[in-house]
Amino acid sequence: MTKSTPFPGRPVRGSESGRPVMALFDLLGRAWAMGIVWQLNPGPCSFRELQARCDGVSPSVLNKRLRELRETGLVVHGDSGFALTTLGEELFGHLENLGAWSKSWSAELTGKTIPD
Amino acid sequence: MTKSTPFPGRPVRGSESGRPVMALFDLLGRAWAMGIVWQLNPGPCSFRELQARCDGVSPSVLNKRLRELRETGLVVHGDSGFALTTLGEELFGHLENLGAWSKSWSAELTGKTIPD
DNA sequence: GTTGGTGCTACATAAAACGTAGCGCTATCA
DNA sequence: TGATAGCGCTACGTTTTATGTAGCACCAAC
Repeated sequence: MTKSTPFPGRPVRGSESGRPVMALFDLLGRAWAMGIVWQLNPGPCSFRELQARCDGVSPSVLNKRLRELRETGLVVHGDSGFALTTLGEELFGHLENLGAWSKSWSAELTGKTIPD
Repeated sequence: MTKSTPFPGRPVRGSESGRPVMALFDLLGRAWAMGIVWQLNPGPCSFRELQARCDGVSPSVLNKRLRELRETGLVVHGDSGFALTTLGEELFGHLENLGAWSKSWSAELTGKTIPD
């Protein structure tokens, strides 16, 4: 386990409590973390394909995020490439809700509908 | 509007699309963003009180996040201090779901129940 | 043995976060 | 009038994180 990977039961970014929700917020509150889960949902893919799905995110960041997501049981690296685990798919469900809500948020903010 | 504030319709961290969900992920994918919304839910409070609720987060980061959250319609600064808007409360609802899920995630990962 | 694909790693630069100190403002009360 | 306390920040030096580009080591196919 990498030292800096947020993990329930461990102190995380500023919060010593180790509360699961704080570990999750720290894990997801990093560049590209939610985006990677989002882009993995259509199906498993290779490192480079995932990089492309994520608008060319740099390999160093992608690699770091993937390691964290694997260490926290959300992503696996199997035969068909990187894929969401069952837990990862559960998380995606919540992100999907956020994605749906973001449309009304956007509409309320800008007064117009912005396409996906 | 601050230049670096993620906003639907604008290019954000790596994604030129401007899709609302990407703006939201960029907004929330920053240190303490979700934690601040979380800690504001119990009720409005002052800057310093919020800083305390957030385990002593540094004022520079807190100020930056609050500006972003205000610019994106999630937080207001009113008579009773900083507070969630209606939109902010909607967002909190989703974070609450994430918070609930984080317990099963944590249990699955560690094999034990970690208290809030 | 060269080509193409895999998952990365190295390195220099830029941006973000951290932690501490303290400023300018207002209200309160002596 | 001056002192105190609380407010929302801002400045600044240090550390951490992210960005962007190059390319390595490995493997399989041809």
